[in-house]
Amino acid sequence: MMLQSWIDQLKRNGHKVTAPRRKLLQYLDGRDAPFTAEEIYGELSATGVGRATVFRTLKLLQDVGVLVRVHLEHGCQHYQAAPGIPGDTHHHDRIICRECGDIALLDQCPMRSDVSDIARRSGFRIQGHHLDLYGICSSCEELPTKDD
Amino acid sequence: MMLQSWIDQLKRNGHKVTAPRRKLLQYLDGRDAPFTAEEIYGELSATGVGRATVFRTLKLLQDVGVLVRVHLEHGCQHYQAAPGIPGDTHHHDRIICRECGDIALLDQCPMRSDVSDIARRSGFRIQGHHLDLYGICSSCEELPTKDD
DNA sequence: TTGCTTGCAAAAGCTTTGCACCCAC
DNA sequence: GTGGGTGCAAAGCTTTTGCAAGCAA
Repeated sequence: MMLQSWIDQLKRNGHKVTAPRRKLLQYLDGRDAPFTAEEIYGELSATGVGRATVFRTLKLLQDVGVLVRVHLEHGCQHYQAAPGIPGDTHHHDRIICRECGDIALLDQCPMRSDVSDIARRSGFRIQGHHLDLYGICSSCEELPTKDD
Repeated sequence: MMLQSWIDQLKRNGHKVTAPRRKLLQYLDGRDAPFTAEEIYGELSATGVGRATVFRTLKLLQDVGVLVRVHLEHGCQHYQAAPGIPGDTHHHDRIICRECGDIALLDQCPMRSDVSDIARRSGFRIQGHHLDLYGICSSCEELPTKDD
């Protein structure tokens, strides 16, 4: 679904659409939760894609805005498809499920309108923000609670 | 200032207060911005502290709650003293300077009061959040702008 | 064709582990 | 005195780089 627009995005930036890139994008297309380089390599190596290519492609896809690196509570080498909102590539407030790692995007920024004022008291000029909400998604809420 | 309470925290958890640990805590005490293991090793190695000890101690201090790992835009192996606010160890909204990396804590949570409502539309039950504002601090603002 | 891409393997970082010695309690 | 803690060096992992061969445009 997003596949074609991602491919266009690559072309638009002057990059070739090669087999490994296509495979990586296909993987991305079928996946919503964040993944690590290791995970995707585990998946793609079977089809002959090299480790280095995975890293290079992940970096490339970040550069053209297809991927974003996400910073989870438990580590930060995770990647995820960037939300397809034109002109808004860098503002995606998220909700992350602590059980299953599922991520949803907020349809509305939950920041107060006077954020800049609050910030200015600290002497900062605000340029942007990065917000993750943490909680439990509906699917996990329904499951019998397993404590760990 | 925090030094003594951190030392107590170590003892309370059954750990010894050794010279390297004391040095690391002293470093922490005089520092507010996040630092990496490398930075602190660079600082402490001159006094004879080994690399492994730095990593082991950082992990230990996280375990007892003195340190938290922070997740910055550009990487996540950063550590910082946990805010000494009892019962609020995990809620520190921050402002981070994109120039110098300096970090300030917000004195007020800039989230709207209806966050939970917004989130609930995604089917999530919200437990907490992690917010970083990004911008330019006053010191850097004053410097002649250097583009890179 | 042409130069961007790739896979391999080696290198480079960063973090952990093994081990004998040491010191806070 | 004793067991946890330490420094050193080597090992382990993850990520990057070099290079000749391959392939999309």
